Amino acid sequence: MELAEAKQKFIEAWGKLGSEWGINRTMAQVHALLLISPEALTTEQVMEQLQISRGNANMTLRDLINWGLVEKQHRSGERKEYFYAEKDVWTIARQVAKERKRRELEPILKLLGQLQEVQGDEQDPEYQTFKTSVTDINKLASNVDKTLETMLKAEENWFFGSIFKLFK
Amino acid sequence: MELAEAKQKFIEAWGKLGSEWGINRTMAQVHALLLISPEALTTEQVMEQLQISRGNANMTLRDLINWGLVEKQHRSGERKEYFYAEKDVWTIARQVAKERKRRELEPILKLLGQLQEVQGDEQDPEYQTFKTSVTDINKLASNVDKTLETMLKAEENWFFGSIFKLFK
DNA sequence: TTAAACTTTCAATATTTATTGAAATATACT
DNA sequence: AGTATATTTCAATAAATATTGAAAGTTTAA
Repeated sequence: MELAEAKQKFIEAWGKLGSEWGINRTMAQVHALLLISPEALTTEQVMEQLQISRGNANMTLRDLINWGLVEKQHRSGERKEYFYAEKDVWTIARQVAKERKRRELEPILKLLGQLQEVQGDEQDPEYQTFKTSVTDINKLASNVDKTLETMLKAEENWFFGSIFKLFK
Repeated sequence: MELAEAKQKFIEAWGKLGSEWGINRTMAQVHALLLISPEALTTEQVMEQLQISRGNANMTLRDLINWGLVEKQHRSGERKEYFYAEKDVWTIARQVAKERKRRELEPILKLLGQLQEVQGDEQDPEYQTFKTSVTDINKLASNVDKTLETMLKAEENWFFGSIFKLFK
């Protein structure tokens, strides 16, 4: 397979995967494009390569920066802004995990905690089943949360840090 | 908080969470409803409780069955079909992991393998970066795949099976 | 201070995805 | 074999989501 074709397929697949996991397809594609670019790209280059509008490119790049996956670069003597993607996949994975934990896991944990305090008749099967389900989900979610927390702190920890490097 | 209100909030939150992870909101809501129902429900009951159409209820219930999260029950002397959701959260998590692995992870692994064989000039930075990124992602994805594989086989294994019970 | 270069915003529009509902099909009982 | 009951299908429609593009805003330098 030629490089140009391979790039195209990679960008498409990354976009599809993103959309299956609730991430805007274009955002995933822009990320893919930057990931396989040795140098930082300008908004113009992103627009041209993915055939998207200026507004879309601008918003998508900002989102990627908010996700901590892309950084702005400025070059002396130039007005244009350049965008560069973090290339280390483990760092990317950690970053995504961190954001999704914050945006989604933590709010649901908070709600589950509240729902566990529901009042009702202990003899009522409706009440029993509700409470059991909520409690069980809460336990699982708390475990996931704790595990992620450990993972995210791993980099600061010499022992786990060295273990995770084996995955790279 | 009253049971009725708590149920409502749980169903809404589950739907929202689902949609953030690429799962049809209604499907997640129907799943939530069945999860907190002690008894199996009919299509009619699902339609009424969530205010959705018959067609939608039917398709969504079929999807949930295909995901292995819900089973049809039939009761002797009755024509209607009843739907019951698996209640064990660990089994649910395993089932979701299994399906997403099969539907999404495996296809992308296959593609990544192909993309790694891209032809090009070893001196070309474009080529180098592409190849490095694809190889790294492939490694991470393979590790995730192997880890999931182990997790999914755990139930068949007395030792891990008993460990996982600790999470409940 | 003016103007060119570049970035951001957001209402309008397009695209994608989900839902409806009625007709077609299937099932079981008399 | 007829009929009432239940389920499935899917074209039409609605709703949600993403994208455009042009105007407004910002920055830099002469």
